[in-house]
Amino acid sequence: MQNINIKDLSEYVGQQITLKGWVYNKRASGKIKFVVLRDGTGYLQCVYFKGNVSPEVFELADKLGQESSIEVTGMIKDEKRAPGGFEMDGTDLKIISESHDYPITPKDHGIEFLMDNRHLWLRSSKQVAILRIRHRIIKAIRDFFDGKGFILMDAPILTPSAVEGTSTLFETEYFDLGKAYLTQSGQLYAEAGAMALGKVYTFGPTFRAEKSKTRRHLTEFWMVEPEVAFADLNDNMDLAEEFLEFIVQSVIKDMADELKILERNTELLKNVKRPLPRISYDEAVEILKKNGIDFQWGNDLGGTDETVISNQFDRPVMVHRYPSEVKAFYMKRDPQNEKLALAVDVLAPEGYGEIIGGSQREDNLDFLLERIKEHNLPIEAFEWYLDLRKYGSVPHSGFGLGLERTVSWICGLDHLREAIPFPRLIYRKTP
RNA sequence: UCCGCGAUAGCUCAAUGGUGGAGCAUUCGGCUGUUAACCGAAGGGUUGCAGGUUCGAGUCCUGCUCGCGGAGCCA
Repeated sequence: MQNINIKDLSEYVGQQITLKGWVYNKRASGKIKFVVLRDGTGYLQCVYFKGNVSPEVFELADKLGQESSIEVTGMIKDEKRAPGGFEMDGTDLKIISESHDYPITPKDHGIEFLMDNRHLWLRSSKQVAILRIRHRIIKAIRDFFDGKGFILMDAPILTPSAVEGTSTLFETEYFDLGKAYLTQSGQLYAEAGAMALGKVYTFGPTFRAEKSKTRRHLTEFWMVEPEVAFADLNDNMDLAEEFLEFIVQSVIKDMADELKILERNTELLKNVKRPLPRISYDEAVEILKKNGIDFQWGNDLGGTDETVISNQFDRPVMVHRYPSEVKAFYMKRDPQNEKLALAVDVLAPEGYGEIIGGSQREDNLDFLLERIKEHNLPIEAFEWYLDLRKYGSVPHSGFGLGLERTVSWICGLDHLREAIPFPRLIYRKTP
């Protein structure tokens, strides 16, 4: 039998139907009982009048603990007072499995308790809304690239060495071959893919063992990384802004109910349309100085710096051409100014920080060799990567978008830990 | 790693160095329209761990553990 979902109830008004789900909440008032059912797609209040149902069913409605799994039968009717617009006039009720003393009650809870019970917290309305939006964002990402002829190419998660040589990575023993590391980026592999297929993207988990302890960091997070052959920095920025517009507008169009549950101000999201402002690092430094920040040219932008800059704009802002010293070895230098890298970061509004980091890649073999030496990276580990410049090198560009930061921004969350089902944080690896 | 804050009932929090309480949850009773329902009653405690000061420590001191907020690092 086909199960009916609460989100499709408009098709069943006036009909007697059966729904399956869990008890979200329950209220009783003598001869009338209210059971709120949730099924992952929505919420429905089922009303049981004493005269309308058997004494057994009426008794049963009283015994239901929060999160008991149940099957309800009754007539669906329009009800203006109900949040979803519908209500069920209950005639029958079956318990599938009982639940008693469910830990997460409808009252306030602390974050430690909620994180310890993350496997149950996921059932709460806001968490369900976030997970549904996360799914929609992932779908938008795949639709966008697939629609443009990109090929999804998975990069390895176990890697022989650090990609950028800077971050601290998780390390593990790899049989008799020494150490292996959990990847911090699929990018170098995506570059090999771009030389094979033209346009590719990788989409998978990445890992950082940095002891970062802020609301903007996870040790395990998901990143999507497009890489395009025969594309320069401007092409890269064109792609990034079209990409962001597509994601945000898709979510606004399809996830209005979820955004409402999260009390997200969608006016700010509606602004996310092309063209996005593009400023150089030099211009960004000017903005900082105008706002009274003592900023030294050559430094990377810190969290508060990013917020000050993004506050100048009503939509995400692209900051390009950073000092090459603060950027990765593989980024191409600006032919106009050797001190600059052809890099671009996209800063999200409202203080959500960097959601995209990308660049045009160094395609010249000799220059790349120099960079590897300057960064004291082990040349052996990059032999295969250098081959990409040896055999038919072409200008190419790409970027990485942090999924959880994007989810966090679009949902208006105050911490990244709610943007992923089971977050991995410096002091937490359970549940 | 650094700076700051915290740990008391299942949960969220009170308690001047002097008999550890409330709300919610749970159980029982009441109520025919509740929206975190409401009203009444009951049960529920090794005050994070280990020391110390004191006639007396949830409260003061030291160390540890766990967590939270922020910085740095980064997406």
